[in-house]
Amino acid sequence: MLDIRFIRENAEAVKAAMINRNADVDVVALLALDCRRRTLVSDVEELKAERNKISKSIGLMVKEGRDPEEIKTQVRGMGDKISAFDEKLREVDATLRDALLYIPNLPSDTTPIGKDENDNPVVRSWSEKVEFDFEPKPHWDLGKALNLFDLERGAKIAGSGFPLFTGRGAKLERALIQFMLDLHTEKHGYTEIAPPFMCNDTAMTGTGQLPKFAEDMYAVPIDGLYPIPTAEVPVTNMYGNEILSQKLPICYTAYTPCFRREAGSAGKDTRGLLRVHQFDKVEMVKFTTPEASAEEHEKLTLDAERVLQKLDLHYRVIELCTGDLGFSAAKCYDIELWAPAQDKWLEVSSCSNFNDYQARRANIRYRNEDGKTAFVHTINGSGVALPRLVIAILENNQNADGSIDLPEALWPYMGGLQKLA
RNA sequence: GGAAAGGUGACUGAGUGGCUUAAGGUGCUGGACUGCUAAUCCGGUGUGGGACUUGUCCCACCGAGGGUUCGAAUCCCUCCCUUUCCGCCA
Repeated sequence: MLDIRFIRENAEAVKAAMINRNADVDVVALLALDCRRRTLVSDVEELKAERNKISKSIGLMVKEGRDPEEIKTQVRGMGDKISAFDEKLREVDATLRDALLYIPNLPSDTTPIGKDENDNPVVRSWSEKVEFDFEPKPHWDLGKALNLFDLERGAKIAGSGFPLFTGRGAKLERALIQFMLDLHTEKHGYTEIAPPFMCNDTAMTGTGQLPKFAEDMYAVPIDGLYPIPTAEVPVTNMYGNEILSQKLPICYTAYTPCFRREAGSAGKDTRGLLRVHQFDKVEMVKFTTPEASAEEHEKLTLDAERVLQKLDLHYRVIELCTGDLGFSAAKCYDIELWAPAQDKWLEVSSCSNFNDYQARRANIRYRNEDGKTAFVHTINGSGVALPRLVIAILENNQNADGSIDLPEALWPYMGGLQKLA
């Protein structure tokens, strides 16, 4: 959420930012609403101040044994008048807040300006494409032949996009999760969190999934809960409505399954594990001061990259331009793995700095050096998401005979197994 | 699912209709004292919003939302959460 005062004082800059984002935001209407709100506030507060004064004098009269009946009849109507004003104010407040909740974050100054994903610059890349002297097979063929997963049976019990892993495939999932959590906790200084896999409305609003993206999520309306689309939601909202007294940055990592309806992408990338409704992911979340957030964002991105380096996978980092930036993010790096049989890059991580946008929505604050409360900055990134990581491991490490060499870093986590054959 | 007791500033804990402007204590912090530490003494210590003459004034907030009243932390209603007991259960 943006600060209404900031919008009031920087209306032109906000308008320009929204154009860069391809976002349709009526700043003028918003400011008119803000103006109306402030008028109502001063009107109703004036009435309340008067009432408080009179009530106090009635108290004194009672104490002195005088009869306050005459004054009481004078004030009797005021309560209703105040309630009417309060009611109107509540409406305007709610409308304003709702409008603010639909406004995306301002891109950071360093975010490249661009129209869509074609304008996303490549920041760096690591390693090289693997050369094959045979035609590399797609992961769905490899996995089926090696009995790593059974997508037909997954579809039978839940629907397409709900993968079912079997045997060594299931173990590979578990091994990757544990490998990543160990790396982040032991080498990168993150504390592990095992959060709830369902969140309520407030949490979903705090990180920006609601109200705008309700149709992207599964829902359990009878209980007012949503299966989480990312661990970002529970882990960030842990500190909702709190003033943090611990030393910043706070760095958390969490494994969770993620549930996404993928509404609007029907028919795209549907084969195999390319785009699924349920997947496993290890996430990293940081709460930092505004001063440290840019640097912590860079470090978090490197922490995600380290996972891929240890697994010896060819990847590149791109920076999202203003036109492609996610709703809540101010700056974002995507990390993409090369998948030879797909002949394309697959996004496995999105590392975003939200500045104070989520903190303002979720009301997460800290005390700065002056002892004043201020909103923290939140940063998060996948470290990393599994299905596409599995795709890359299978497709890049395949041999002509259909066997797959496991990356050395995984051997200890696979009970010493070095090869899927 | 049933029953009971609770929910008050960073923490503890008083407060059952009007000097509550939330007591007292702990913690934090500034000062005094001190060879150092400790102890002691004195002062300061919530959040959000609004107004303008930017220094003050005003409004709201005691789990959440309603209600009663001139006036609610306090009385009433609904909901949420915590703890304990019972039931069921991996």
